[in-house]
Amino acid sequence: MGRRQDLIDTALRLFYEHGIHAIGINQVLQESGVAKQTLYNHFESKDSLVEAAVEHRDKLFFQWLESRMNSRPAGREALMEMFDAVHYWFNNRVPTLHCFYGCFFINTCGEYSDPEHPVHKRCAAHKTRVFELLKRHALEICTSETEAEELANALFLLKEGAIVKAHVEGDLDAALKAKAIASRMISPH
Amino acid sequence: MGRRQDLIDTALRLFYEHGIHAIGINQVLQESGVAKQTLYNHFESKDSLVEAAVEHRDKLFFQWLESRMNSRPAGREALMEMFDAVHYWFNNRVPTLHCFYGCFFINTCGEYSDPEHPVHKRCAAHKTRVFELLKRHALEICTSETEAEELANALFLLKEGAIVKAHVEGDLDAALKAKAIASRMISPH
DNA sequence: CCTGAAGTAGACAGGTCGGTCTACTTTTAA
DNA sequence: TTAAAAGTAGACCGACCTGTCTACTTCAGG
Repeated sequence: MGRRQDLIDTALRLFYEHGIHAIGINQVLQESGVAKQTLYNHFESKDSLVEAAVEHRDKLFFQWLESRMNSRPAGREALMEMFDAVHYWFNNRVPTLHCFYGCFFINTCGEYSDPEHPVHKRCAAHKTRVFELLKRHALEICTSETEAEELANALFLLKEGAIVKAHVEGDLDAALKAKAIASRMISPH
Repeated sequence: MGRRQDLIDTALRLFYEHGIHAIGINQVLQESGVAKQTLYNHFESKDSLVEAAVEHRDKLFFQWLESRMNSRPAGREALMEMFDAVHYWFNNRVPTLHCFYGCFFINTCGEYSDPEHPVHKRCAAHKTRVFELLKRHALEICTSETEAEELANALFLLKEGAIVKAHVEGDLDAALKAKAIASRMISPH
């Protein structure tokens, strides 16, 4: 699988569970079984390993979400599927995403608050990407671009809110409640 | 104002901007101008200073939000006022809350993911408190407890989502967009 | 077989971490 | 006035931090 990927996998797992500044390089090395010099052959600093971990999480998460949504008819059903997907995630039924500790990108922005920092920017880019995915499906059931944008935005906020509620308050049904609200918004009759 | 409060104020400011694990005790001491022994006379460890900072933020934030909502008639208007209030916050018009770096409680849970950790519990308690505030006002305009709970939950998710979007993506109008959605939900006709 | 790339193991450097300790000064209150 | 309480300054501890360096091993390709 390659040492580089071993490092990214281990770093991501530890960063996600404990936060980035709480995890030292030495711990990543020990748990991945990789030598220190090898790390610095692949990455020029801890920060660049962090960037790689964020990028990897982006890929993992987006591909997972997109494929779940694509398994349903485009539009309303795919959008509703998103809430079922994150419900699985909250309840640790998605091994790919590890145990649920909230959103890695939100958590990471809490540690890199400067919006100009490359790590923060990558997190923002992830969220924007997810938003565009929602918008694409919203366009299937809306009569105008503006309306689609507003719908996608509403669903996006509900989803983010559910992630926060699930993590901070431990509400494992947060996704289902958000889905019920979303459902009323899409077919309000 | 007392050394203890100086320490809490400085710690909170630094923790909020940079995250908790990124800030050392020595930096808090230097910026507050307090001696190290004084810190350890008032707090038994860094962790207990962290707890005090979270508690202080809870007090600051809740009192601010509650007083803004109470400045409007109970029920619908107070609930809408919440979104105006956080809009001010996002745009750095609330000096009490410092510059906007997202939600301190969400960020902190990203660093203390164990739900049994006292710091995580305090963050959860804050969110629950805010939810109860919303529910109190929702009861004014709902015909049943269940309906009020659902409305409060929907508004809560929109608010949390807006905080995340404002911080991660730098969307300074997130609160106004959330307000527009909320407005349609409360009077859907 | 040999060479060179990639990896390992671990010492090392300079700095910071949380936390303790001592010695001195300031403040407060009886 | 005086004695206790509270605060200051800073040395010190062992642990850990990121990052560099050296010396040794593994292994694939020509």
